[in-house]
Amino acid sequence: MKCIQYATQRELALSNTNTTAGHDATRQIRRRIVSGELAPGSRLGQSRLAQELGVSRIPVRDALLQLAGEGLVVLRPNASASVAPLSIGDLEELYELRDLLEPPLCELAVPRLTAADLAAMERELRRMDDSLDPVDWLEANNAFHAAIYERAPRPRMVELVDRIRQLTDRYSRIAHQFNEESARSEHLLMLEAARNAEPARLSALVRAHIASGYETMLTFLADAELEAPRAADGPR
Amino acid sequence: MKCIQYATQRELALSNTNTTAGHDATRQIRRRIVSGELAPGSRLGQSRLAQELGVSRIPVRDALLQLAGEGLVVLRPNASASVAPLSIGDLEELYELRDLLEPPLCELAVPRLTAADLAAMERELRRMDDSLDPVDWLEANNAFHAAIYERAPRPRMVELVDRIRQLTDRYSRIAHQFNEESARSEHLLMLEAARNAEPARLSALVRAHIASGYETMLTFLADAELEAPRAADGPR
DNA sequence: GGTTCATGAAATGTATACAATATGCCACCC
DNA sequence: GGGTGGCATATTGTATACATTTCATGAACC
Repeated sequence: MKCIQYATQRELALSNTNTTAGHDATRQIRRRIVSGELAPGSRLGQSRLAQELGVSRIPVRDALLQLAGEGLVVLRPNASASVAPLSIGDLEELYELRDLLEPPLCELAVPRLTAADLAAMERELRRMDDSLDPVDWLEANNAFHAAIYERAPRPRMVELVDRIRQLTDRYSRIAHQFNEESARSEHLLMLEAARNAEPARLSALVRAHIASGYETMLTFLADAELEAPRAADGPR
Repeated sequence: MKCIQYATQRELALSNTNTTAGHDATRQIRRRIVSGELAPGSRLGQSRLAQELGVSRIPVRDALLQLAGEGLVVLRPNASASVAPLSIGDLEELYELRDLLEPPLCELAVPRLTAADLAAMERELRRMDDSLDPVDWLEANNAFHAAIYERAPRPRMVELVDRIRQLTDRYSRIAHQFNEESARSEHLLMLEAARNAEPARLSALVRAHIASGYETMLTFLADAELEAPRAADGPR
């Protein structure tokens, strides 16, 4: 009897095999939200999305349910879904969560890092340098951190951190130009700590990385518009 | 212009108003899973569930997607969903998460606790004493802890902890008789710390509470069957 | 002017129907 | 005996259709 391994949500999301229209819709809508193409508070009518994606409303419903679970979409019964709003308070909470979760993952992951992982980190650093738009940069940035964390034997925590980082990405994109430069040098230090197999040092660097990211973000977002750019007078 | 507040998933789950068949199905299936009526690994055929719940497959699909997001159900494209399996490693990870998240919530919540909150804690303590079956006890236990945490101005963390505790409940139910007695005295100490508004002390008590719960659970589950009780020869 | 209420239009929730995929079984072969 | 291939069945994924609810508009009223 061959025993098929359970596929986690994360594994499914990464592999494009066996993809259904629902998963495809999820990915597309998620990207539009993280990229800001769909502004916070925008209405997400099922029919409109279905037409835009060339599918029926059912896969769109699946996608909206999934994204609601990820915290990117807000659902209300019998009413249109909308893109989850942004707020300074939410940003603070998200960074607090990252500060709690990412350092322990570092400590667990560093002793298990392989040469291939270090190479992946270097590759993502280059991708960040070569990135042309904020979304590319954020994707490489997440891949850099994921290359570390995924070695930690804590699948749930890794997936959770991944989701949380995805939520902070919506804020990061707005303050992108401020973050990128300071992040670069910090990333280099992190790579060095990973190479030297220093869990405590990497953990401390990550904490500082998170704190500095939060600070720059906060100073920049303090007077920025977090609500919808008044496309259709905002949703609700 | 009246501005409707965003309803979080948690608020929706608690209020029974405006409920749809999908939400109802979600609650029922969730309860069956947490109670163990649906054993880990059991197949969750959409048609069968739909028939049992007296609805069509669409609300069942919604429910399964929701529960997959909560980590109670495992989905694979084009294949039947199944109840998420249990494992010692997963239990360890869940308790590690609780140990990271619950103490900070205590520190934030204690200074904000009201008399009504303390009364709610006492009420849930009585409910635990009066409970007739493990699931009732677990529900009151969660309500006791939620009465504390919900005062923390961290809605995301509160919801996250709630979800994680729900996942550990599946394990707790198995080792229930071992936990209940030791938990009782710890709960009384926690109530006292809350009454005296001692954040640090409550935080420490919660950490100890989590650790002791984990220990008893582990010694009991070490030789217990975590897989499906061979109802229909396992899942897949 | 602002509020309330009714009404039509739009959007969601759900049921049903069909196509695509996986599952289980059995013959078959090594 | 164990593994392989193919076929019938069961199950999921998606489209469409309809019932129900919400939303937007405007009239009536204070």
